[in-house]
Amino acid sequence: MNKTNLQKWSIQLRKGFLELCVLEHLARQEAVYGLEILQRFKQQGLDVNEGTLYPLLNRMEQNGWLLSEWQTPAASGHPRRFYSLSDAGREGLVPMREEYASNTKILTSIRESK
Amino acid sequence: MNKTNLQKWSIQLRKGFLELCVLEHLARQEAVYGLEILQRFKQQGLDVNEGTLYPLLNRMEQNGWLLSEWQTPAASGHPRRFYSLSDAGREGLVPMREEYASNTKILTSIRESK
DNA sequence: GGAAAGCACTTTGTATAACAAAGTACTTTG
DNA sequence: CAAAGTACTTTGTTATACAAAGTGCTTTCC
Repeated sequence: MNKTNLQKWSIQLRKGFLELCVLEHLARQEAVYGLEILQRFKQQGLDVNEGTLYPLLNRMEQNGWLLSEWQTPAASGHPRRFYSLSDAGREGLVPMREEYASNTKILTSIRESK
Repeated sequence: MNKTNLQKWSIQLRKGFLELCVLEHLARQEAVYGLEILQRFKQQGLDVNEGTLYPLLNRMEQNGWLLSEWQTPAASGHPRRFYSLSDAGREGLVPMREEYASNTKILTSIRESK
């Protein structure tokens, strides 16, 4: 199925954005696992592919923004990998938030400038 | 010179974003040429690389969002390629604006949700 | 108790864009 | 006439989002 230019653009626009979403989410949450994030985001209107999120979480752990731990819930079932924010992640979030806000502001100023 | 994770992330975040900036700019402007855009954006705090902008403008013309025309100013000098918005570009701008706004809204709702 | 469905994560291949740096080609300045 | 400036192009590198298929385990249901 071929994609329109608009759809392709949307994909590009999400680069980097998803990382920020994960950091913001984890800044509010104790520890969550991948599928849970997937479902939460979907509820909020952000439909992310599995093959996007899991590698994303791995990368974010590799560069030190996240910590992870395998856990198998006593009650039942499957082992899950729980992610939480590292100190570096919490610190990184600040300038990332600012960068996003700055971009938004620039966009507005471009839109409004003669 | 090696880049920090944050710098790498910033580069990713600009994917797609720059296209939107160009469309917004051209929606306000008769016809502008590449270097002019580069300078305007820089004034607004958006420092874009030449090797990013020129190929971007070409791509945008190829997929029908922009029109271009070579012109050599009578007064003097170098031929310049002037870009303007096509009808498709003007139409495309609307959903793109919405998508960006929607992303921003989702981000806020992630930040605020328990 | 065995097949099917579901859970949770991983892996592979494809497409695309931003950047840095070097290159082209012309024009103005000193 | 050389040097600096204007304007655009090209090449190679690095990254990420996605789709689709794959792995391996657990619960459900006849």
